[in-house]
Amino acid sequence: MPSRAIESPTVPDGDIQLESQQIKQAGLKVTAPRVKILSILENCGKRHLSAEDVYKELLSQQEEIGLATVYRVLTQFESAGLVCRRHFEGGQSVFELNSGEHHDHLVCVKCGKIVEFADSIIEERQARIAAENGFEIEEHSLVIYGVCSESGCQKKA
Amino acid sequence: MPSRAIESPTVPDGDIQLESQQIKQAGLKVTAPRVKILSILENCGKRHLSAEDVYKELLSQQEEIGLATVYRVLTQFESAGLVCRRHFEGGQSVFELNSGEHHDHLVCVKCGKIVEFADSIIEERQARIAAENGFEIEEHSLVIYGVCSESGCQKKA
DNA sequence: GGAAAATTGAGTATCTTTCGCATCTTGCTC
DNA sequence: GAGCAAGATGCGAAAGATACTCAATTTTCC
Repeated sequence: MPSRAIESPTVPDGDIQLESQQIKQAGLKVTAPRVKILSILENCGKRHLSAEDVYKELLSQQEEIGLATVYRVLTQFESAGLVCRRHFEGGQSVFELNSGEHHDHLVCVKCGKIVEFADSIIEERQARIAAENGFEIEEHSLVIYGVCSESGCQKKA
Repeated sequence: MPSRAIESPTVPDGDIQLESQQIKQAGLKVTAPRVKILSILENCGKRHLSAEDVYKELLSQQEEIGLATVYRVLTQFESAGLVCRRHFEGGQSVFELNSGEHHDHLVCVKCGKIVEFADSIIEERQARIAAENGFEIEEHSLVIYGVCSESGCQKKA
């Protein structure tokens, strides 16, 4: 069965100790904004957040962290391999914790629901196609846009 | 059909007759900017152009067409099915004439070269994955980023 | 506890794309 | 062809996302 769903890990409550550890291991100084942002990524319940989402969450928690810092920190986390940045259609990028395993996405164009999946057959075909064209793959992005099974989404517009 | 043209003698590329036809069939009024832009998409040599690329090409041809119009026209062409808009990484979207057949892209991260490909196995897997997750596919986007075989690109940075 | 180096916040800048609106064209009619 | 309403254009301004500048603050290391 080459195709399997990847479920979001059920994250435990924020653990400053743990988050500081991860940040340190990533080679970054442990600062309040970084710990806080990582904690939100781990515990807010959603796996895919835009910088704006993170910022709003911070505001709702009375945190005094600027939007510029959110962008900076997310970019640093990306460079450090802690998070992955995705560019779905619709303007802004979304960030998700790096699960370590590559996967692609199914996005509902109605409700925005996101399902992750990995498929070895597709991966293999991609590798072959790249090779046939003399390309050395660096990364790839596969996003399937559609309508999910929610009744509200199925409704014809 | 002696096709003596009454129009001015200064239209270097394209066939105004033909482009006007396409625009009309798309349900749009035939205007100079639209004809000119379609002509550029058809004759400029590159298959993938950003709005900015089109605008620069217009400027180089001494055409007095505003950037806002370029965006508007491209968006209308997209709605009309004449062109497809792609969102590769790196900010701006690129437009290509709608060839009628779906295909995906290989993009060289060094030189920007773009290779199109279609793979029925991948398509089929995507359909299956969407179905397994209760999604009704609307469209999808698969882009493989890598380094092409050009010697300049192969060079390690 | 202190100094050097890194980080932050706030505002500004930039890039891409869209909007508002007065003016000009197109397509259709007579 | 001339007249007209609907639609299109140009330009500047606006918007949305993200990056940069820089002074002030915080972290790390000793």
